[in-house]
Amino acid sequence: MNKSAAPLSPVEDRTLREQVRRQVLDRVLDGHFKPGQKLVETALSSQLRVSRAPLREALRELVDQGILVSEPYKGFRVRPVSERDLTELYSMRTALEKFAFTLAWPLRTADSLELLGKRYAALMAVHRTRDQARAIEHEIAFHSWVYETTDHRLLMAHWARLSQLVRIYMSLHHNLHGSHGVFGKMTARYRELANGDSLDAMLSHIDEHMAQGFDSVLKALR
Amino acid sequence: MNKSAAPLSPVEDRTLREQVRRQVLDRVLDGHFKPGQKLVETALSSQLRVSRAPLREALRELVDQGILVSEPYKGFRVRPVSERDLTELYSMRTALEKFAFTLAWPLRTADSLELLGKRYAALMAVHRTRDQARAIEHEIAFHSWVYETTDHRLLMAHWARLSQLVRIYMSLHHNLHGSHGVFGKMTARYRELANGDSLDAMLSHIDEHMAQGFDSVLKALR
DNA sequence: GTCCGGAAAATTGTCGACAATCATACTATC
DNA sequence: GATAGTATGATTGTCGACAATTTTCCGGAC
Repeated sequence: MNKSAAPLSPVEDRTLREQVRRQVLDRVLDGHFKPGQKLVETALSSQLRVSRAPLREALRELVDQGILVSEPYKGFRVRPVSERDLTELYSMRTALEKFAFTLAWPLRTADSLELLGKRYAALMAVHRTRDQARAIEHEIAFHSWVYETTDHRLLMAHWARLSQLVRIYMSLHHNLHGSHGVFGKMTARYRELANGDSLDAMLSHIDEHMAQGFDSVLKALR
Repeated sequence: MNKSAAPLSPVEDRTLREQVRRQVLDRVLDGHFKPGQKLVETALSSQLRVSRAPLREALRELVDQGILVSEPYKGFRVRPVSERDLTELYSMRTALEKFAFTLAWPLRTADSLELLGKRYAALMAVHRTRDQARAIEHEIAFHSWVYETTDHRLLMAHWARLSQLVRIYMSLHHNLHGSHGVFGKMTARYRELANGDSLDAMLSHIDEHMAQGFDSVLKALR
């Protein structure tokens, strides 16, 4: 990720498989396909006007990304949610994000911190509009900043996986419980500390930050 | 993972796709398919006596597991290796394994530590036989112990991904450079500390342990 | 009423053929 | 000689049909 977000769009979705993958993923993330729900190939393929070959490849990609699960001769289902999975997700997030900050700490520049500021502003702006779907995207983008700053492709790949799950639980939270609560203070502090001098303070804030996020989603889940 | 490794074999490889996946993966891990090498679908499908549909699904799974890479209309290639990727792999390994030990520390039992001892013994035994392929498997199994001990499925899933890459680089190391060097002392210390009382000592040993492993592979790579 | 087969329907797994795209070799032009 | 354009072959992407397996439904025994 460079300063200019999209210098020359890489021409995505050249194949049906990629288009299908995107559409199914969106349906899962926005809660239209609910956790545990069965996805029947013939039904999907006729809805999408696509044969089963690219559809199956797309679904299999989503399986490996943790969005779906599959069993031989049983088909695909949206990954079910559970308290345990949520717990694991947030403990993993905490560990990875602390690691990311440790790496990113000496790599912060005025430019990159400005980018974080912009994402923070955008997040706050969209929060006020009550558009929860976009708010989730901005929340993810805000937290993605530190991973991008590390310039660590493998770490970013693992975060990409995790962030999909985060999206699922957040949209679940939104669909069940409505608003996101008063995250404003926490997020402001997160940004402050990211601009500051104390890595230790940042790391312990992440513990708090994640714990609060976890609590919020957990309550909605019950 | 329970104490008995295979109580009632889960009947794997029921589909052609899974068999194909396994075979291609083995060929990559043992170095028969080399990094960067193109995998032509028609050739593979005729060799394996399988149509392209299950073959492509299997290959796509391997893409999402980081073993292969693919581009639309360009096909599949074995993921190329690079110094940068190796660096990232070991920094990631270090972070994840330290996290795993932090979680696993209070969960260690006499039984589980005995299991670690057994894996250590097996690793040392196979090392003496000079059977490098098996040695790699035992090395992975030895390090998997801490992840299994955490009982953290998401963490285990991420380790499963990482460990595939570790396998690739280790087999590369083996094919290029022969033996694995004098890892004996380091591994013995690793096991000692895992049995001990100081988590901090364990964590800082992991830093050393990984640094040495990284150096060893890096030298072979050049 | 419940539980146990067993056919019928629905669904997933696999195949072979065709379409779209890319790679290569060759020619024409400057 | 270098470069652009073009035809040709090789390779990937997609489709529709068939085989293998699972799920559903129904009748019968107890």
